[in-house]
Amino acid sequence: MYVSYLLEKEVSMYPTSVRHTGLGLGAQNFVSPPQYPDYGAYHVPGVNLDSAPQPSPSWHNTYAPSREDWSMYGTAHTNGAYVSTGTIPYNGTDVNPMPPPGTGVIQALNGGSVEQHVTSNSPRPSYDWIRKPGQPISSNSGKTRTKDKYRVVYTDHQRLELEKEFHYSRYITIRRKSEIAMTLGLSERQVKIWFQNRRAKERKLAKKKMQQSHSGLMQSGSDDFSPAAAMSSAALIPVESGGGVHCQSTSTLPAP
DNA sequence: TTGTGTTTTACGACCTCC
DNA sequence: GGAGGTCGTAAAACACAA
Repeated sequence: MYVSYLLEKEVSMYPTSVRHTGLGLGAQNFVSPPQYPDYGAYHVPGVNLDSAPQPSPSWHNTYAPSREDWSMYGTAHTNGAYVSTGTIPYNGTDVNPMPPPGTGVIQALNGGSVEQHVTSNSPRPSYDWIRKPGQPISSNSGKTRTKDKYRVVYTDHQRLELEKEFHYSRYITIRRKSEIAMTLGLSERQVKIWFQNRRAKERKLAKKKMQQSHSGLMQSGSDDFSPAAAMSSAALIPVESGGGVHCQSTSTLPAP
C-alpha cells in the first residue's frame, strides 16, 4: 500500500533516482501487500520472541511476502544481521548491529555514485540525493514543536526499510530498534515513534475497513476482511521488556 | 495559484508492566 | 520510576481539484 505508493510515485518524483538501478527497488519488483485483513498473526500469546524458537515466522500469509522474499532488496543479510529478533530465533553471535560490508541497502548506496551527507550538527545522514529537485534540505537537529520546523520528512529509503520491518513484525524489539536506528541514521526514539504511528495507521485502516465491510455487508456478504478475527486477534499485544517481547493483555484498551 | 483534504512526524497525557 | 503501549492532537508535507 503505502510503500508501493511511494515506489509508484517516485518514478515521477525522482526521475534521476539511483534507486531503481542501484537497488532493484523498482515498483515492478515490489510486491505490495494487501491491506491487512486482520493483524492477528503477530499476536502470539506468551511468546518471548527474542528467545523462544518458533517453527516459522509469525508473519501472516495474508500480509504477503515474507522476509525471505525481500532478498530482492538486497537487505536480507546472509549472516543474519537483518534477521528480525521479532520472530526468528535469535542467535546472539549471528547478529551484527551493522550490515556487513558489501551488503545492505546503505552499503549499496554508498557503493554507488551516491554521496551521503552528514550534517555537522547531526549524525543523521541526510539522503539529499533522493529529494525532489528544489526540495529544501531537512534536518531534525534540535527541532521541536515550538521551533520553526519541528517535523522532518523521512526519505523513501528510510520509510521503505521501516515498512519492511513493520511488515515482518508489528512490534520491534529493543535490539532491532537499535540496529535499524543505526542503519537508517535515525534515533531509536524516532524508530519507536514511527512504529507507534504505523500501528495507529493500521488500526485506523482496519477500523475504516471494518466500517466499510459492515455497510457493505448489506449488499454483499463476501469480504476478505474478518472483523471478528481482527477483534479477537487484538486480545493480546506483545510488549517488549528487557530485550524480549511478551504479550500484554489489552483488557484496558478500548474496544475496537 | 489557492483552498482543502489527507498523510506523515512528533509530542503529551495516561496506562500497564517489571 | 522507567520503559513502552495507545490515544488524541498539532503542524508540516503533500495531493489534487477549482
